[in-house]
Amino acid sequence: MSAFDILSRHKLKRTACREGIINTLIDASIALSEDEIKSKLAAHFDRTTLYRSFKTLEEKRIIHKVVVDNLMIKYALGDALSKKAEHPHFYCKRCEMVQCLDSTDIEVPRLPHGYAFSEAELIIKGVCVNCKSTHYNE
Amino acid sequence: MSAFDILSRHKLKRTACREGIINTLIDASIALSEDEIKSKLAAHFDRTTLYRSFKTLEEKRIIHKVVVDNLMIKYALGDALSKKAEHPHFYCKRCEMVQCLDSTDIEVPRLPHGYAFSEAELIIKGVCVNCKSTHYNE
DNA sequence: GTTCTTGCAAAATATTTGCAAGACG
DNA sequence: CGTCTTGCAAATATTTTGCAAGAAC
Repeated sequence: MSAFDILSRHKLKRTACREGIINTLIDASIALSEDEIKSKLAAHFDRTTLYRSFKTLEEKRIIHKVVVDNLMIKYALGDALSKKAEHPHFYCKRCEMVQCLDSTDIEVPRLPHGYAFSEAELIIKGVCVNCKSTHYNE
Repeated sequence: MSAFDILSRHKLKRTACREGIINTLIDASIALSEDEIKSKLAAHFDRTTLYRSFKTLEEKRIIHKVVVDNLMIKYALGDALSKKAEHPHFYCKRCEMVQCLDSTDIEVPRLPHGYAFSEAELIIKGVCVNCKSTHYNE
């Protein structure tokens, strides 16, 4: 499904910024930060526009946000696009890569009595295979 | 163990701000935001001082930070103080309460081949027992 | 008395909002 | 053409840094 289809299906106007974001994320197999996305877009867009585009796309669940420690924000395609709604994310402490582990479920622990569950967010931190094979000493 | 003991054990100077933060968190059974902690402290402290105190206490693992969606930051006592190192957190979507689920473990999913695990963060969102019993319609 | 911490001011950074111009459909 | 989106400017908010005064040990 093309960015065009995705946008029209959600009754959003097809603008260069939105299309660019979606296409960039489709190409990438990992989650990307605002800067990473920005640098891959053909045209320059104001930061305000990017903020608003991310917000709109997130509300439609076309993308989803991954926050690592309040420091790093990355985006990936959302569950409006065949992605599993809830999945863990992996964060590599060496290269800062963020990846959706979307073939896995999140195990929800038992909650205190009377508590109701609605959603879960799980971030696994570690070292990805690329970084591991380079044998850094840290 | 008193705030005094905790600080001296970690070779930190015993200052009113640090003691106040630790005592506030010992009294509270839940995680508290900067504002919530500030309002419970006897004296007024500059925001810079609070930032620096949180940072220092976090580095010594006397407290730990819980970040909900990049929007809300709360603090709770850390694993230098008998708390389990890794535990899930519960976030109530009605009252915004954050609580450590420190009698529970985090189930780590299987990672892609060659990936190394180091830490995990799990936030469960839902409705706490207090809010649930008030039968809001949302 | 030496070292670490605080408060203030200021810089740096991040995010939100209003509004006129322009693009989309 | 009516509505939504963009870019710019400006208002807010957040976080960091330098430095002199003060507190801890």
